[in-house]
Amino acid sequence: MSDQEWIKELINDTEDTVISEKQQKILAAAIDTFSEKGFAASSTSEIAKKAGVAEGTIFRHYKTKKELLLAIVTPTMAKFAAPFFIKTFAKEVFEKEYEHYEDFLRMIAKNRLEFVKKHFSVLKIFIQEIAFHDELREPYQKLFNEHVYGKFKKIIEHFQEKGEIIDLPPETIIRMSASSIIGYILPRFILFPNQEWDDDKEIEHIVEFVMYGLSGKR
Amino acid sequence: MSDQEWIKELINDTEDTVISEKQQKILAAAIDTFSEKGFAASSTSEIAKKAGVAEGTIFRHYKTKKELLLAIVTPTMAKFAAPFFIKTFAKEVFEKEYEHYEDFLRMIAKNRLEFVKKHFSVLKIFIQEIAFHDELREPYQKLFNEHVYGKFKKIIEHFQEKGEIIDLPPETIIRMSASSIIGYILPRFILFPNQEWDDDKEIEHIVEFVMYGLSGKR
Amino acid sequence: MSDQEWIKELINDTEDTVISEKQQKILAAAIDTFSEKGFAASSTSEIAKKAGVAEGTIFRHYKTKKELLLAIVTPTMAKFAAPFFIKTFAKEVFEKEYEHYEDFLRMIAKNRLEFVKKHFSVLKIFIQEIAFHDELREPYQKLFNEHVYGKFKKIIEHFQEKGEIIDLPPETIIRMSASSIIGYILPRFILFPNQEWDDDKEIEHIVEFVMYGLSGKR
Amino acid sequence: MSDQEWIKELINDTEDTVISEKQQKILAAAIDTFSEKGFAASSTSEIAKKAGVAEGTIFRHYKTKKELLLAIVTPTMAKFAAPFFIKTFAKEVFEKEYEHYEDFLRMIAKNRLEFVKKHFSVLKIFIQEIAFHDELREPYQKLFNEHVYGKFKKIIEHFQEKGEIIDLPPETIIRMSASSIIGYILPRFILFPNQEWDDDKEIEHIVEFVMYGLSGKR
DNA sequence: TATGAATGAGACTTCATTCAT
DNA sequence: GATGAATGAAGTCTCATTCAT
Repeated sequence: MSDQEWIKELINDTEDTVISEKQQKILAAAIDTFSEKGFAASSTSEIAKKAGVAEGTIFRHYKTKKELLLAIVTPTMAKFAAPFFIKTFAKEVFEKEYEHYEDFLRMIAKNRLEFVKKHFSVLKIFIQEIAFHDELREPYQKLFNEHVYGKFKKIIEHFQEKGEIIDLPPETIIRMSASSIIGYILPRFILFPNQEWDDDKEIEHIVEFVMYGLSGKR
Repeated sequence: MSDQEWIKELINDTEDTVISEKQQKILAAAIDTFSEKGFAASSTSEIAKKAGVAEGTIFRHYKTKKELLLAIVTPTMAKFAAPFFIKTFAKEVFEKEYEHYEDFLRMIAKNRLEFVKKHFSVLKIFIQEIAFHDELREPYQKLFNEHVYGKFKKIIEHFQEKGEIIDLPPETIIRMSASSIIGYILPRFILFPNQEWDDDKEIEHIVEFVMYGLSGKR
Repeated sequence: MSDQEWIKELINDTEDTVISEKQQKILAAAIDTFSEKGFAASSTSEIAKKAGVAEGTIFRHYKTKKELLLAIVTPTMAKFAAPFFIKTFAKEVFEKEYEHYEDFLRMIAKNRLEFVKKHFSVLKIFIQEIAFHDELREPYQKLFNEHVYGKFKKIIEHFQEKGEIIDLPPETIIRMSASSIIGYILPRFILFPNQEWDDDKEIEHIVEFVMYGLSGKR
Repeated sequence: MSDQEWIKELINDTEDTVISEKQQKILAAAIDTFSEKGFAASSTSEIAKKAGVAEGTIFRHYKTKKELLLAIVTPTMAKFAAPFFIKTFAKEVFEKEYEHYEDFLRMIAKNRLEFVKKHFSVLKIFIQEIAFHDELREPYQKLFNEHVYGKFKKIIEHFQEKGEIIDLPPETIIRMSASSIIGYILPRFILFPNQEWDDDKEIEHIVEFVMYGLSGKR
């Protein structure tokens, strides 16, 4: 399963809704502004100016400012969770492609890092605003609980049975795996984005760390 | 070195500046509102109402809304970083109290978790707003770079020499240690705060994970 | 050279900037209010009410209250100084139309008095506020120094050479001529505006006074 | 009649009202602020700070901000008009000291110029605010009409009878005399206060001008 | 469909004034 | 008498949203 396949899936999800050129400009301007100043501190008039459209045009496409936020965040988050929805996802993990948890972890890390690189602005908006809008929190909490967590859990149990990974509750394992990746993404993109980063090497460190820990004992 | 000692230090830092009762009400109301709605989406009139004071009273104490934000966030963050400034901090790690990195890690984890429990609202505000206000980001970036990172590095090198921990760049070790802790705090307080959490047990998992990794090979 | 010509010049200067009906109402209401209460004591809410528009409408057209002040005062003052900028101004004085300083003075007096009658409110605002706003003072000081004073000086020297007027420094002559006119305008429009005034007769007195003084000896 | 006598008169007018040191500081600070920013744009809190007193202290001495304005302006204006109230004023003009209108004019000019120099700030405040406060305009209009104008008129008629000055209505003569002096004061103190001014020479010019006009023919 | 002028509610902030200490 | 914290009305200005064109 390659990047390409996912992306196709994702694009198909939203491509049926045709988006006019003006709408695209509005979305781009809104992403820019929201991610720079935050949703509440961004004004629709500034977005309109940046998009090169009239103030009223925004409201022709999106009834309210919040609807504009959702229009930005929703499809991107759907894409973010998309891999876990692919029918073949778990099967492939079990059967062939990812013989070890390590491989699986490496794949997820690389893959989602790539995604973050591409969609960083929108993710930033999402993370900022999820705290304040139930419309954002609820569907993604549900989505995570019902789909992502479920599949993940199966995969982890699979590798636990194989004796590859320790016997902790799956949510703990998920948390530790995920937080190690996120713990790289945060400084990488937010705290010190201007520093030079060798992503491949760092991912190896992360995988190594997660798998073998900090213990000097190998 | 115990909690008590730190707390004393912290309190002394700010207790000389006497705070009137109304001021305290304003601060409490502001923390409440900011952490619930975010800084930009909170109105001073709402804060005033919640604090039971006239709106003008807020501005007698804090020239601007942003100054109110800083008045909330700055001392709390100073307290958060405070342990790392205590003169005895590194010495105690090296000499006696924390013979192993594990002990040190456990202490930090417990200790800062305690702090987060107590000051969660303010920390949430800080995390939310640091992305948008240079006045917040810069001093803490500097503080971290100049003080926290330096001491941490020495400690890590110390345990690396002892062969207790792996030979990765210190910032990578820090990142992994910290993100494992943060990776617990985030779901613990933000995503699923209503769930039951056995903090002591979870910290043991974290420490174990960080020290020995997920690898089944012990 | 007649009033008509000047006025055309002036109107052309600003007529290309089209002003909407609401804008005109706002300007009229602002002139009214500023001249009655002074700039600082006038509130935008009162102006809005008087203009019959929403308060926000004022700020759509003029970013700040001060910009509204400048929008009122600047073009009027430009018009006030306009006669001195007409290409033919000095030539006509020298060559034919105003053979004597007296004629020139009478023309200026009548002409500018007419202007004051028409634009008294705005001039009052200007005079009141010039003391407090550098943005007002500086351009007009410069304008006066560079253009009005220069032309005036040449004209005065011309009549001094002809032996028509006394040999004092041109700025003194200007001051005395001007203050005699202003010394009429002030009581005429500010101190006792309700009294009956025979402008033509008074201007004759002024001209006579400026030329021959109060001495009974002719 | 000398300066000294007038000044004594004036001082006696107000010296019975004892003024505390704090009050003096308040008055000085208020004069400073009002004359720099205008009455409406000055805040009592700024005045209090400049005076080194608490905000409330101002209101202990002056019930309202406007009362503070009046406390500043009223005695100064009384002093300004004072010469005209001295019992001997007109008599001395008629009988001996000022044999010619010219002498009288010179004396007034010098004398009031001196006064303006000393009390410029307050006069500026007065001139600015008289347009907006009936409490200021009315008493001084009355005072001028009843006392100053009356005496002035007598003096002028006296010199008209002697054939020293032209036969224009007294108010016209007053206006022309006064405006010639004011026409010096304005640029002297407001427009170009930083320039070098030879007051004595300029006053001679003014007197000469008022008496003999600008005509070169003597 | 797009525009942008207009709106009015509400934002932050200032200020003259009061009053308990 | 002096203070300065507190007030709340009012000030300037912003903003999401509407609607006639």
